[in-house]
Amino acid sequence: MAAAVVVVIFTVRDGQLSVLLIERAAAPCRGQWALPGGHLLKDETLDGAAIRKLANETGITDVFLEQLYTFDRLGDGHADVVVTYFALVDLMRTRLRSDLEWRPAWHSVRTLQPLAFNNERVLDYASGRLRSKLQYTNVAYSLLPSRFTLTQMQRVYEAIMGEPVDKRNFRRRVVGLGIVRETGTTLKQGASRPAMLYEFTRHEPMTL
Amino acid sequence: MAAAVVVVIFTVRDGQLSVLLIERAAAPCRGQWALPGGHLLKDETLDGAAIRKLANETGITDVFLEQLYTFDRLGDGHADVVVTYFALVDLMRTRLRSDLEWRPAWHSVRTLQPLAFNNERVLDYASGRLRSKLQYTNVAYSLLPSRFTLTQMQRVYEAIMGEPVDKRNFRRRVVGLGIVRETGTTLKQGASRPAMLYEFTRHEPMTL
DNA sequence: CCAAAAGTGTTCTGACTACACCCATGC
DNA sequence: GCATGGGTGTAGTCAGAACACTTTTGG
Repeated sequence: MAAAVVVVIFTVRDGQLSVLLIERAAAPCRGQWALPGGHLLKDETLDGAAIRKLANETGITDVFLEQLYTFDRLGDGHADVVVTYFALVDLMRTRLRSDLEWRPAWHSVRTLQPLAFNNERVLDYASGRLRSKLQYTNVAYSLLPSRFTLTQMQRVYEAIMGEPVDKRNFRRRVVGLGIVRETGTTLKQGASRPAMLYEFTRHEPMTL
Repeated sequence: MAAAVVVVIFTVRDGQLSVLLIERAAAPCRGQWALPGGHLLKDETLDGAAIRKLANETGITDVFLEQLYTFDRLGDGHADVVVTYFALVDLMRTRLRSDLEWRPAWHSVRTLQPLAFNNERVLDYASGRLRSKLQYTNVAYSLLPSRFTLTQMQRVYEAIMGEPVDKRNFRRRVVGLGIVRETGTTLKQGASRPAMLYEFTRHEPMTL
């Protein structure tokens, strides 16, 4: 009986908001999918454990990662309280573990089977928080490569909000309010034509 | 070593945002002031423990009470993680415990001596969250009696925000956006003259 | 030639800001 | 009569929403 940490890791994968789940290879809930998590190591902080879990599963460290909520009664008899975190990663930077057992995989949050340990509660809470944070912060910086076109960025917003966005209004907002800036360079491989590339003016979490 | 719960209980007391503190009567940190808190009882939920603590200290139960953040390393050797909550109460409804030992008392958050267990960190975090929640929710319902004048309500907003507010703009906003409604009745004892009384349209936490 | 993505302006509306004076009552 | 608190209107600014077409390139 001790505190456990669970991390909700989001990415956007061809237009779908997706979450990293792990197939349980042991009881309880063997064979079901669950959020990555576990107990704190000796002398480890909560943030430290979350960072470690994220790095283990995706190989990434320098991304948006924030405490979400602390649950009890999540159905795992081993933990009395579960401190949850959520993280946002750019799919292109991740290298998932490829173990056959405890296999991690991305799942669209739209089409989701029931999860182990009431993890749906955690996931719903995280999705809501992500949507509301997207409205007034620059958190999306962590879901995109360092340079990107505004259309890419708009796709990310649409995937999270679940509805289409007006292109011109979107551009005005993010450029006009200084969330992103042009990054001079204008070539991109495989695109339908040359395009302006942008970068976030800040690469840290920021409340606008 | 187990989870503990701490509750930041705010009120507004003659124009000052104030917090309920308890004078510690035993080591560690004997004689210093600390936020009310303690360990979970057997089979108690986190929310349950927070409700119990709030009721113990103030006698109130049906108010705004929400989980805030989970800290570690707060300096109390007894708890590995501390799950904090914050609550908003109407001073008029509270009846503080009057024990001589472990005495509870209201302290303005402006003029505050150092607290036990790094409780300043918790209090700063709670103050910030309160300010930001006040912008886009009706949380103030819990700081006022069920019927009140708009001037009373404005005083509460000013105490929390720490700056004066334009009276006419304030009225337009809260009435126009349907946060409060007139409650017909127009008499009030001890007031300088008859006045319109208002009530919140909803008495539950609500995101606008 | 067709599909896919980049780029671009105007108009309307609703919300927020700033700002100053009168009235009734209790003391 | 004065201090306290209740009550009221206007004009300016800014952000957000709605709205459609052209260009280029790759396949």
